[in-house]
Amino acid sequence: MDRYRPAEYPPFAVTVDLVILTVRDDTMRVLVIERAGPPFQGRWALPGGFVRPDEDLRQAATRELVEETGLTTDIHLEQLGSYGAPDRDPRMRVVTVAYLALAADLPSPVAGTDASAARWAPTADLVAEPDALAFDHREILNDGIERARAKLEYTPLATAFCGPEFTVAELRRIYEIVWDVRLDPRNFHRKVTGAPGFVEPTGRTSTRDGGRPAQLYRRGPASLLHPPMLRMP
Amino acid sequence: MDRYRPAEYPPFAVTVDLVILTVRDDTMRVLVIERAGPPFQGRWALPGGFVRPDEDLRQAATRELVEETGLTTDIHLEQLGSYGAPDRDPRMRVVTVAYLALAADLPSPVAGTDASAARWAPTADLVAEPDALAFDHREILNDGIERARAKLEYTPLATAFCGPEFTVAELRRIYEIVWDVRLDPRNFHRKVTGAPGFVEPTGRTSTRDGGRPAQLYRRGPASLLHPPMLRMP
DNA sequence: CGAATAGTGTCTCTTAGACACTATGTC
DNA sequence: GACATAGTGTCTAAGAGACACTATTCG
Repeated sequence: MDRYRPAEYPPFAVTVDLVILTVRDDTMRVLVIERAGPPFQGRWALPGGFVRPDEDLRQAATRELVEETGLTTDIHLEQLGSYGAPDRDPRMRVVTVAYLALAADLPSPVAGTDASAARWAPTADLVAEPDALAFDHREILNDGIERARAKLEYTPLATAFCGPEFTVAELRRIYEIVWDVRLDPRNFHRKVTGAPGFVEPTGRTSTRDGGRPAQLYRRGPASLLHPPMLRMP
Repeated sequence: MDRYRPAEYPPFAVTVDLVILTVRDDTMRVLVIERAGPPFQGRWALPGGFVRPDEDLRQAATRELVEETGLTTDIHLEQLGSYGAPDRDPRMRVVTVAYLALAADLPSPVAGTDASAARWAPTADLVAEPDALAFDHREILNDGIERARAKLEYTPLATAFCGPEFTVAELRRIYEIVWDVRLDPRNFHRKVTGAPGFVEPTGRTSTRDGGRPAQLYRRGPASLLHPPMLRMP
């Protein structure tokens, strides 16, 4: 049997869905959009849409990301996985390619979201409530959260949740919120500044929190963390 | 804009492709099939095929895996990623969901491969020759190899390359071949037997190599390795 | 016996984690 | 001055890597 027989392949719809995570108000949050029509009318869903005929998958994800957040820079985007259960959309056969995006707390409250209601929902709320999200989006969200948690261990991706300049304490808060643990500020500081290429000092200082001003850092050139940060003791 | 408008979604074909890795003759190998017709006639390609209308993605991958190898047990299978460049298939728009399988050296020389020529090709050969594989399969293969290498570090997946019972030396050879490094047999032994849940002694011994008989082990219950094996010193 | 492979013990160096201490700002 | 946060030093325990040594088979 030929693997590709153009005349008789079963047609699918292909979409991209986005798990856009950020940390705001000491909470990990995800961008969700209220569904305007059935199915799952009124339920929250991950932003997404069809892949266009001339688009690569990543292009489609990037386009949706820009449409939903209005931002294009400093947003980490990676493929998360594909979901294609035959009944995941009651109307037709849809395979969705999920992407994971990590963003700094966005100043504008979700610009350009073509008329739909959108909000940064705490991930804990959506995960705790099995029917909070439409389709299989709870499963996708769970996978995205787990991916993000894992990647903080061995990559410098925590910086993707921060602005262009940040203090060590702000970076530590990211870890503490995403992992839901407490980290020793002193050991964390030693480790972050000691890991080659993780962060680079800018020379400037910040005094956001009332104590001694903290050095400001920007993300370094490393793409892997050696040694990794550990969440399990 | 409604995200799903059934009447006017762009139709895609969706396939699964398999990166089936094994270790045979001290070489990491991948199962490839010779393409019978155009495009890329005569070229090697990863095994794969269409997702059927009523099938989940993983089901489709499992079905293809059984069709190609004849085996169904003791084969690790995980989703690798999706590939959907608009021109990746010259005939039509195809999105493929790649799966990675890790198998022990199979005794039968690729059973049930519906008439196509199939072989276990050394991965090094295929990676070195940019045009050895059809479509974007070289990229998929590269991603699969990198995934396998990474997973050996922090999971007990190396055992997936072994039979149901194996010696510590055999397990070490897996690491050495997949990572292309030399490992100290004594430190490796201490580490493997010390990591909780990695391997369990069966009580039996083996004398395959002419020296002192080695203890036989089977894979343990752990799904994560703590502490991980390290390939970078 | 020697050759070959299996497995253990010991030493050193690095690092995680705990935590005392100093530094520099605001009130 | 008190207080808060930033940052450094020091100790201990655990693990990685190097490598000497013992154990058990085959020929």
